[in-house]
Amino acid sequence: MVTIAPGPLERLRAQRTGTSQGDLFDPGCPTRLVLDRIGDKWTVLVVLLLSDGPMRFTQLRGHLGPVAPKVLTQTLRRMERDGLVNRHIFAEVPPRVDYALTGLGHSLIQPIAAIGDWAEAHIDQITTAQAAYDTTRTR
Amino acid sequence: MVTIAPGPLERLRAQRTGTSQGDLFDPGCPTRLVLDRIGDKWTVLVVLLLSDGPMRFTQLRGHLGPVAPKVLTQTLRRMERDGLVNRHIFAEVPPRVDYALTGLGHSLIQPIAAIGDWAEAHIDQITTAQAAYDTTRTR
DNA sequence: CGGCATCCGTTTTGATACTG
DNA sequence: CAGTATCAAAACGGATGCCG
Repeated sequence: MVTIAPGPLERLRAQRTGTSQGDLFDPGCPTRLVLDRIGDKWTVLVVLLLSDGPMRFTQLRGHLGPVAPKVLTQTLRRMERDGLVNRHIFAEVPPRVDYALTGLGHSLIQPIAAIGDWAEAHIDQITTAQAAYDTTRTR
Repeated sequence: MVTIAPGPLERLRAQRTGTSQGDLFDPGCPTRLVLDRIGDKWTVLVVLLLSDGPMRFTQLRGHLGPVAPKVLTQTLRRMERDGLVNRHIFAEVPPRVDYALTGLGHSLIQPIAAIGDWAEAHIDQITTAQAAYDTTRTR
């Protein structure tokens, strides 16, 4: 994808037949940007964790495990900037901040699930292929 | 997702109610592995470029643009190892190597397209959100 | 509790030059 | 043409310590 403005594959095809590759490289390309988010280590997990309700910073850390606060903050800030989550600050004595998916954030669950389903369905083929490849390379 | 073996969200939910986070962190988790591939800079592009036919190394470079040969080779080797592409070597005078999607590679197009479609459909909301966020942060 | 600042190690990506 | 080898830069994730 990368680019894919008018339509996923059709657009790509159009680019390939053209002289250059369109925004295929434009780092600001929509799809590239989305891919970058999905590719990072925690965003997808956060989306799924928040999929059925808001959570506090510490709760997220608890479920994510070994993630440094700095990194989680970066992830959440980026997601907030992208409009995927909302940050609710409660003026309480022990500070409290809730993170919740926005409508946009919720809509991301579907495509993410598609990737998850694919992974789930084909992981065996992948590991088998890897094993086979490694065998031929080693000997 | 990460993990998501029995079913995307249901599985995640099960983990959250449990004591720990299951394979949520296991780097070898199927979904995590797939996400890593999709998250890298060129794999998705290669899948799409090969979606309607084999291509040679140089052709791919031409369409991808500013990618160092070393990097493209790494990408293609990894994809080959994962069983996403096949490498066909022709014993010709000017060396020729064709890369083609395997059945597994083709099946990846669908989920990737789902992400692409989502990006395409929501990019405006994202950029708008970013602009709004940046504005509030700057002033 | 939430999270910013700083420093650091690893991984990823790239530029360049050279070869079967 | 299709890489490989080497070197360098950068992005990313993480550890630690301090603060409102």
